[in-house]
Amino acid sequence: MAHTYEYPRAALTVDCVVFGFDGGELQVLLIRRGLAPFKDKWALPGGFVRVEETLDDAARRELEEETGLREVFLEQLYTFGTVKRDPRERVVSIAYFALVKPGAVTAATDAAEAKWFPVSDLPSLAFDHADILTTALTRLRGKLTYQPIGFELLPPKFTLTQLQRLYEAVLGEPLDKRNFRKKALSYDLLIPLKEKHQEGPHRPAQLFRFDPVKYEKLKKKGFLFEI
Amino acid sequence: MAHTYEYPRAALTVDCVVFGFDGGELQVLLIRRGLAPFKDKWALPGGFVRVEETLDDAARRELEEETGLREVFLEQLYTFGTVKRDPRERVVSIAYFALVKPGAVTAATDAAEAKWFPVSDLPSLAFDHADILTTALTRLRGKLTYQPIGFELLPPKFTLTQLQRLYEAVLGEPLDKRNFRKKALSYDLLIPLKEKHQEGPHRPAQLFRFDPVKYEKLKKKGFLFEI
DNA sequence: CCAAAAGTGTTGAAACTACACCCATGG
DNA sequence: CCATGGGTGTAGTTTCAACACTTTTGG
Repeated sequence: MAHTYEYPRAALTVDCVVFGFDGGELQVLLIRRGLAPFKDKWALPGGFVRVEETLDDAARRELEEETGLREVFLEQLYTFGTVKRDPRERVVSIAYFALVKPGAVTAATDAAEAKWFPVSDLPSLAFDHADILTTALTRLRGKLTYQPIGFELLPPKFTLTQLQRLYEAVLGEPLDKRNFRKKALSYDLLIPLKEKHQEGPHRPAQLFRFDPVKYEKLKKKGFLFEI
Repeated sequence: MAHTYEYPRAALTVDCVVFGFDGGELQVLLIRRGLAPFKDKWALPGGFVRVEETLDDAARRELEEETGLREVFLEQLYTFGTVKRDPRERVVSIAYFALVKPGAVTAATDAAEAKWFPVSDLPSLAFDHADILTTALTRLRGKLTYQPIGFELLPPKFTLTQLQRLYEAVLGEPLDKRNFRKKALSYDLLIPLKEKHQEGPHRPAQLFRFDPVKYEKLKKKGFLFEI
């Protein structure tokens, strides 16, 4: 440990799996690579970690540089470090997963080389990014059932049906409407608004917003949000 | 991304949080540092990742070099990358947590500078190793209640009381004997052996072993081991 | 026969699942 | 008035939590 300078070092990168929800299907944001290796292939947004920034900072910076996204939910996922995952040289990548609300991207991205893909129909990906994506999906499914992170994928005001569609899209199975609503409301973390959501020729739906303050209080008491 | 060689690089290390169980309290294995910085302070076993080995390999290698442990349960935990966590230079560390069965260490370790500490009475630690340890403990607690990893901390043959003591030590709360036994046996993953465990002037206890093959089958069907 | 840990069932409360109809609106 | 999605309650089943005594052994 005294001779750290004698050895060659791996390069360090961050990669972000950015999830979005369009109301129907779960989506992932990918970037088309402009440079070799894997030129013109789709890849996760990401890049090299600078020596004077934290890993979280690097992930946020790269996300903003490549997609324009700011202030998103971001969480470290896993670190990928097989020896040959980058054909050029040894590269270790700390993967993150991000959840963004609808609209955040169209507003921010230069439409240039970033594009949403439904998770059910992904193109082939550069490096080991398909593995990273699979890991992120598994984590998202697991997390969704015991932590209220689904709200990060919805607009600030949403209906219970939107919330249910999201859960169904992520978990990949239909849920019972009445049971879902009972459960979702039972924690008293959804605040009904005075407004209604109107679209189409049918009864308008009650809008809710999530109460993050109340959630933080509950969390400290060792609380689990399970659906 | 084309100019990776122009930038200074962080050093990469692995650190292992090694948990053990002595029948009473949950323990962590620490190493006394022989070199600066933090000379003579206690620290997690770990060291630099070589450029031609995977992260998992590095963790196993360091664990064996510093503690003599082999063939332990090992899982990646989290990657720590704040800028000043090592006073010498930028060091990013991939933390692992390991679970070892009783006896594995006394047999393997040169008794030299490795020592078990109960989690309730830890010395002050080098670097940000206290943070890493806290993260590992939280993960262990969470994992124990939905995955059967407790067996990695017990001898191959164990009694239900030993298993209960372990859960109580990790979770930090007493559990009801009858309910615990019912639940533990309900999954049909514990195989009763012909032998009994005798110690002290009282009724001998039934010994069990965990059935990992059956567990793998169940796991593929999306099964959760919850206690 | 005493001390010490092993082992065993039941009951009331709570949570979960399955399931079908009326409501409000726009066109 | 019709089509569309919004909204609601109950009954049977399962799971959970609480709780106390008998058994086997060694000394």
